[in-house]
Amino acid sequence: MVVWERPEPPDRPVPAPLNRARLVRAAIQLADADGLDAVSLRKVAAALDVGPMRLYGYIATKEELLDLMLDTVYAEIQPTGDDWRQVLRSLAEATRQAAHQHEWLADLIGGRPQLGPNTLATGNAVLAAMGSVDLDTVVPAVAAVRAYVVGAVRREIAERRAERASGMDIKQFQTAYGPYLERTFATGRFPALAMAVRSGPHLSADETFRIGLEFLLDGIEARISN
Amino acid sequence: MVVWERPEPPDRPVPAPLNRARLVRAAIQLADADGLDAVSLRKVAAALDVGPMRLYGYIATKEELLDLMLDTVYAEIQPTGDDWRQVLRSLAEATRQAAHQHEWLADLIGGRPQLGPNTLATGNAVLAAMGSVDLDTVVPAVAAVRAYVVGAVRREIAERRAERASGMDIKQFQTAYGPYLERTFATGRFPALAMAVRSGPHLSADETFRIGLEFLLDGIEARISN
DNA sequence: CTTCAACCGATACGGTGTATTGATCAATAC
DNA sequence: GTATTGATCAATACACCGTATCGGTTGAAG
Repeated sequence: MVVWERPEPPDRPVPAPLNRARLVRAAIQLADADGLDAVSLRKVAAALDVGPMRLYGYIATKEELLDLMLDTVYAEIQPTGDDWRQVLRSLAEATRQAAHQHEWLADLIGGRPQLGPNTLATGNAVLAAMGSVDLDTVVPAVAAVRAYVVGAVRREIAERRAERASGMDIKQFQTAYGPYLERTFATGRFPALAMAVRSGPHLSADETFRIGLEFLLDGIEARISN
Repeated sequence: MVVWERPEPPDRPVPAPLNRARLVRAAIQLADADGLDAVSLRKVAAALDVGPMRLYGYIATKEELLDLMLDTVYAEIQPTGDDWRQVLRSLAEATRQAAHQHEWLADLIGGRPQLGPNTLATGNAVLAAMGSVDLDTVVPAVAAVRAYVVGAVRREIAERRAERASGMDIKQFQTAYGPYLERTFATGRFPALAMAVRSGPHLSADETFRIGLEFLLDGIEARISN
């Protein structure tokens, strides 16, 4: 049947015009809420009230969207400090903090070359703030700190997820995996490991991260001083 | 139509009975050949000449298969050495070498808690070989080296893939991304970065990895000596 | 007014992980 | 010896994915 008079559509608020930024923001919101697996082009499109294919006007591929998400988060990472050591430390801490706010960052970070503007800006700021230290030391030092941060953040987030997955009320990793690990250690196959777990230090995530970072910074400092 | 006489099947060689090890080996072969994305339960099953659902008799979920793959590779990582420094260094180098043989390792490593027998055995061997250094130092030191290795390996493999993707004949990263980076640097927005790329050291992957590792080991040594 | 081009939404395709169903076959109960 | 149950395993089915393709709509150009 033909509708002769189409009622004027209730002037729903004109949606802000779609663009890359809005697209990426929607994807980040989804990832923050439900993890990276929840970021499908269909869901992002639905969140924007748009057909899935519309997105291909702004990105060529899903991987590009992931790159854009990563670079967007990098805008939050702004190292500060007066000497090179403070700068590298703040780079590490800021990256870690970003990963706390966006856990999915742990899945992406370090996994592909990052050449987005914000990432480059961060790298530029770090290098600019490193002062007069010679490049032969600065370049590998920055690379090393980045590598450390990537690995440390990944491990920390992985543990956090494991804790959460094994009952949200259980607080300690040891408690979460206790039964399995206790059984395994009871076999006596891993004496040194069992000893370390049982009588080693019980470090918080903060302490573990910072101690490792200071190790690395100490090593860099030794090179710089000579 | 009924087939009254079914010809004796040509005695094709009885396939070895399926088990977890064979399953995981098949998955690793697929991943080695075509990357982690090529590891689908259907393809693994096909490689084993079996229906996809058969696999669920040996694994509960695809994630479990990935964990098993990772732990299997960890069997190749056997640190050696006489003092703690050699041990940590060989742990790092062995992990890196494993990632060279199985590039997909870069995608998985550090991404989830590793509690498989081979991984635990590696950890145990490291701790056992660390000698008399006190646990308060040893535990974070091992954690820091692991974190560094995870990040360094990820970056290295990511770069390697980028090189390969941008024309297999092009050798250098700078050449591969040259045009884009040159254009970007020409804007003058990232002077410090541009300077570092242009007049900084051009380190090989080996050198970058080792220099960063020695930074870290130096820092640990300083703590141990005091 | 016609024609063409660009756009854009819907449909479609080949894949994924896995739940469910249905068939086959061995072991047990009568 | 037959019937029944229970376990095993392959096939089908489902919901979802990324994205290629296509068909209709619309705005611009002649």
